[in-house]
Amino acid sequence: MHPILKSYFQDLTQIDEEKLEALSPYFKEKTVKKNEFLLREGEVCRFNYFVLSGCLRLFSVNNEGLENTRYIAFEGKFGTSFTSLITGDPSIEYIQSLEKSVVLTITKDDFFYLVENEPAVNKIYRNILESAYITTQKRIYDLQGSDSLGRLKWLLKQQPRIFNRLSNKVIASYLGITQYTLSRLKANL
Amino acid sequence: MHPILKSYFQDLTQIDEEKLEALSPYFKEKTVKKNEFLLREGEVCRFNYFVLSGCLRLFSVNNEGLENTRYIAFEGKFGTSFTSLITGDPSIEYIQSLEKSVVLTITKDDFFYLVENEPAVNKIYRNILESAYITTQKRIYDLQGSDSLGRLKWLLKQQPRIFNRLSNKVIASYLGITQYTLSRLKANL
DNA sequence: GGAAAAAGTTGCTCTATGTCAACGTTTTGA
DNA sequence: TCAAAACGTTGACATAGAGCAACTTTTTCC
Repeated sequence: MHPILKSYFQDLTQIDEEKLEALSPYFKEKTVKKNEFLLREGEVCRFNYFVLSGCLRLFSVNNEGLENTRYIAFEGKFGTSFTSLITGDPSIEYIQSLEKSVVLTITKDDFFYLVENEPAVNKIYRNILESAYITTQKRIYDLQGSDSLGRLKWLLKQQPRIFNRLSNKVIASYLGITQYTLSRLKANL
Repeated sequence: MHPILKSYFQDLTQIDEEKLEALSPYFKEKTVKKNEFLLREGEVCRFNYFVLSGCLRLFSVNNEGLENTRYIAFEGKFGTSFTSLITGDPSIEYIQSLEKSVVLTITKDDFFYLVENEPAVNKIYRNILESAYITTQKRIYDLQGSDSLGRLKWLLKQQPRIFNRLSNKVIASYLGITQYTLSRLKANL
């Protein structure tokens, strides 16, 4: 098993080496070009992705063509459209690689099979969902509770690497503001 | 076991009657007055609540004293501040009963004990987290993706009972707008 | 049942942020 | 390596929605 995924499991569970190696074949390595799409709106999501290097962005495009970025999965994180994966409905969001990335892919069926039958994966999945719950609770209060400048400062403090690695356009779409407003805010920080 | 909670389990799991009855003692019935608080900001959340009748509101208060409502748990739903329950950190949100309500309470320790040791509860918890994931994904895109009128129409369509049972003030705080704006929007629907 | 409090409505004004356009800078890919 | 495209910045202007105040209606609870 790839060492990054192995650490991920070992940090969250007490799984033994043998079982860990048994899980390995379910994950296939895949290299993704910068800006390549792993999922488009309207498609049913069929894979869960674990990022080994690079990063994936989850975003949607609204009626006016504006992008909203919901989540960035950096290396060492799972990232996929769980909503589509869980419901089987067409996705309302896109998954795009923002950098040349290497990911491990596991199919939806394999993933949920392991969730049901392998306690370590059940635990991992629970942890993913719990983390998502915590992050999005904060995000909802943050989106509604502060103005653009407040949100920018919050993000600078919480996730500084976002500013090193992502374009202003993506950051703006993550903050829910236009790139123009972001540019002005940064000029006055 | 209370029939509403029993149905909840039976809809989501294949648990047998005997095990179901064994779970019953973990849940204690509690009556809550209208507007009573079950949790305040800064307190560590110690219970999970299952609503039998009435409804609970999860909300936070920002620096300017404005309320943001994140979730309403109506009858037949679990509702608590999972973030505080999971992390053990003080809650950033309040839990308040919006109507005279009857809830079943289960302690945090009992709940997570059952999540680990009773497959049916593990499944229930997974379902709660998955539902929350799906709801909040939509909510984030909704908050960022449309204007106030769009959000109002969306809510009217998705959750009409909210309009029958909750005050405009609460609805406004759920939509992330002021009561004034909501009042004006409704006048022009 | 009635006084007091809370909630809802509406006019006026103000402000943060969006929109659009122009222009400089950086990145991309043939 | 160089042209084209994408990205970032900034000014001028437009606008959705906030803030506040006055008033009406509804709810609360002695």
